[in-house]
Amino acid sequence: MTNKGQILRLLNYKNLLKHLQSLGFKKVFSDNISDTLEISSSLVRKDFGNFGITGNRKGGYDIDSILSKIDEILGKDEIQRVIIVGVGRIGEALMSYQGFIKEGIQIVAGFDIEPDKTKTDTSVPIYHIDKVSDFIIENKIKICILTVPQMVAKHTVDLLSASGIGGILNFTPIKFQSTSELTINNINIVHELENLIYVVNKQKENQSKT
Amino acid sequence: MTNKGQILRLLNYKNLLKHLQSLGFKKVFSDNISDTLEISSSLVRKDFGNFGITGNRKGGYDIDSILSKIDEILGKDEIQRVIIVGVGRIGEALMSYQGFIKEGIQIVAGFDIEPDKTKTDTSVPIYHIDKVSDFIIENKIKICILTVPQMVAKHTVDLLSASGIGGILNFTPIKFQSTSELTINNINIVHELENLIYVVNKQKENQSKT
DNA sequence: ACTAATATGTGAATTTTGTGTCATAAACAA
DNA sequence: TTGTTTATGACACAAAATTCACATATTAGT
Repeated sequence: MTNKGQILRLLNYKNLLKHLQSLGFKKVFSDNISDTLEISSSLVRKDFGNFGITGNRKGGYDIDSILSKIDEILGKDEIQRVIIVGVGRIGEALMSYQGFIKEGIQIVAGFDIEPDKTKTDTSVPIYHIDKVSDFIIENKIKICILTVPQMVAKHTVDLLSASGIGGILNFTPIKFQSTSELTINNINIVHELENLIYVVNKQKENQSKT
Repeated sequence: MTNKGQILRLLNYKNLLKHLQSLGFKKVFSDNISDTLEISSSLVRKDFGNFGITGNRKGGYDIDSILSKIDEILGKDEIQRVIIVGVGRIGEALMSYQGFIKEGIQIVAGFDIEPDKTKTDTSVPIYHIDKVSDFIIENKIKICILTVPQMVAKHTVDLLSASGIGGILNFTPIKFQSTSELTINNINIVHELENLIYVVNKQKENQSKT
């Protein structure tokens, strides 16, 4: 019933609705949303229907109630504690990224193999990778951001998996498969860029044909 | 004919094939690829077919020729010059990211509004944002990575668009739509993480139901 | 040379995802 | 109250993406 892109769309709805809310709007129509996101209004209504979000015929949808419903769907009642494994440049950048906290996501610790990177006097402590397994178990961590070098990626995933983690957001270039126990979502920045380059070059070719 | 995920799959094929090549393999069968990537072998064959990659019945595909064909498809004959706009933590991390160069992508400059961030004595120079428009035009830059703060995202996209850039890889939380002139691919890290959290929590629920 | 084995290539079938259509409920006006 | 408008919600339809199924080419063994 709920398909792949639906949650990502729901998050887009949320962003837009929060914006409209901040502008003082109280209600919204499916085609207000569909127009700005460039999808069909029936898809918006279908998504809402699938998640049990209802509106009033002629009256549209109440922004406040959609937003609280979305938060409920996403389980925003409790703060999600996330760890970052691999405190290189990208790991470091994500560790201090301000965008997480207002979505109820808290980076609670970083882990790295370099002993001189470990420090516990900062707002987010960085521990040695040896301690990650105990930390996950003791703190019941379910989600991890993986930003280690490619060389140690597989080994690290195995370690995290053995520690019983539930989900990994993987920024390494190695593509990992999910299992029933462990969901791994891969973000390959180089591939995203290569894909963009392909599309842009293709587009240019087609334009010059005209 | 060529569909949305196809190029990203092609890049996955490339990674896998390079790995197999490094292990000394000369040829590969569609189900070798499909097994490791957990897709169907017919999809692999169909992708290959769509891109004009042919194999030998019974004999499989020749790894060397697939790889050179893929590079040809991706236009890897020339180095792609890319700029980064917004040298905050993420921009900085991407600027020194080692993964780009071996895929023929070169980060040629960074741009930021902070005057004390500008420096030209480094391997990749950082200029003031005022100079981005001229730089794009003079150097015929087609692709940009956008890592500015949310507040100035829209304004910056307008600026880049007016300078005639062809593609933006957008890391800001604002979702932008592509036009026929300008392709914008959005990577929303917070959304990716929220999506993962949703899936993992859902999974846990379903497991406890059993 | 003949036969058996096997992996490709491709059209058909299926699944997945998104859109159009329209009856109906709600709101408003007269 | 009655009529008119209008946006939802449900479902049929369409499009896109993926898998199935199998004829065909190619190789290897006897």
